[in-house]
Amino acid sequence: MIMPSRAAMSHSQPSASTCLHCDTRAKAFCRAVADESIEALAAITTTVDLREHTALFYEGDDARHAFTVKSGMIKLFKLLSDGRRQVTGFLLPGDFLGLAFGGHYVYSAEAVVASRLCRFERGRLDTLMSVRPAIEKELLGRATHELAVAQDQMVLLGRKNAIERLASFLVALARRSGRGAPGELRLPLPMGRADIADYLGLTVETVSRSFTALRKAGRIELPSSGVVLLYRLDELEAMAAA
Amino acid sequence: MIMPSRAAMSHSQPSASTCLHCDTRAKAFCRAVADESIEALAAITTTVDLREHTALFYEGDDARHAFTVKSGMIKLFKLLSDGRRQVTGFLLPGDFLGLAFGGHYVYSAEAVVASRLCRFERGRLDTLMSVRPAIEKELLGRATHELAVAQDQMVLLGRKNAIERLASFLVALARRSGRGAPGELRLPLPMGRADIADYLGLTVETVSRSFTALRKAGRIELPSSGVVLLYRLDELEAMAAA
DNA sequence: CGTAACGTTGAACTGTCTCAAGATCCGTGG
DNA sequence: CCACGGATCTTGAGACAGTTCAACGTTACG
Repeated sequence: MIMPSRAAMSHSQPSASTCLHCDTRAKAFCRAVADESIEALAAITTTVDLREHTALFYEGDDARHAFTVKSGMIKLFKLLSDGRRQVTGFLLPGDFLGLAFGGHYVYSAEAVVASRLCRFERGRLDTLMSVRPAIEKELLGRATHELAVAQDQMVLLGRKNAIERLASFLVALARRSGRGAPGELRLPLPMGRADIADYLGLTVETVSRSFTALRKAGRIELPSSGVVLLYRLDELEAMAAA
Repeated sequence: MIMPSRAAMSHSQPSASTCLHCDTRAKAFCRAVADESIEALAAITTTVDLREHTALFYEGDDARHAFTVKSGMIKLFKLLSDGRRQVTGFLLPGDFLGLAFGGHYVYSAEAVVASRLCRFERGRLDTLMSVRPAIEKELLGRATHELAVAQDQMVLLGRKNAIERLASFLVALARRSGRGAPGELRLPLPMGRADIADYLGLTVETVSRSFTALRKAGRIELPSSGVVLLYRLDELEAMAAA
């Protein structure tokens, strides 16, 4: 395994109006802050750029910051001491990360593709939250939603077979990517088979075989690496064993 | 499967000082409310008693209430359409439940043993939270902790073998039950094998075989139903593949 | 004391993993 | 632009952990 470097990361201070015209604000927790007070948020925001396959932080690191994904894709994962890995989530623009317990991150975070994030120092964010409880309410709502998603993933990992897992994964991705098209659907699939396998609790070989099975069943096409076409989302949903 | 009855539930209004002298307050979110204002919480609190194996609510029900466990044990679970079941958690006194999305509960909740809970109407709790942001902060902290626990469970379900799963489960129970005794540890284990199996993503047979394996390895004893003795918690932790 | 639910054990089966070999993709340098 | 080499993905064959099916033991309760 290639250990990603933390150095492949660049920081920068934002311009004064960073948050006001940010195009992911509507999707991020930042929407809890009104235009009038958005400067207070911008004041504690730094931008972080991550190259593909580089780490944002590792499980156990001091949790000094929290983040919002602005562009790209971030994967979260945990490792067992012998190297077994579980990917616990793929984050898209608007998603919040930085879950900590006892001052330490409880998972590692790595860029799947080149990504840009907003970074907030925890102490300052806590201070801002005390002044603006709407932020706290927003974060509670997001944590609640994440908890519901986590429970769906437990069902997947505990009770679904390989094809159901892959179908569930593709359907969930399609939903999050926001297209509501009923017919064909072109989805970016930037993560490798190993990441998908570690997310679904399978091996790369089983993931590959399941892709082939879905392809032979006429539900998907893999025209080129990094892309998947979905046909009949309703049929895929049925295969996901909701 | 026996469908538990919702009727086996009794409600009662609290006396004025319900919350002030409640012995689980220190462990529950209620600790975020100071003595001076605890009456406001007591005013919106109702007590619910549940008999063994009866349901508190089902996934999909209108989420009109949230709850705190006062005594007993509650299990949370989700069902697939064909009956496969995943238990997503066992709740002990002090734990909060009532996770909802879009106005509906996202899981079912049933009493493992006779239990008592505090019930809060959601609208009133939301109102109280607006007045007392400390409650919101407390709930955010709890949700965050639950999220960390959920991720550990994903690692368990996605990457651990049967014995590691059972060892992890027993160690986590021991930690939550609070005894820090290093030697022998007597744990109540009130849930049946089927519940444990559905929590660990296994079958009852595999759970039973894993109990036997741990017993033969000298790490546990099963003196009577509903109880487990743990020997060498450190050894069990090693077997849990943290 | 009888009976039904629950738990354990055994034996055969199967879905997924492991190990191994090709095929394909992609960046690099000639 | 093409040839090379490494990484990634796919496919195959055999192994194995956990499931399924079945029998037996144990516990709890009317």
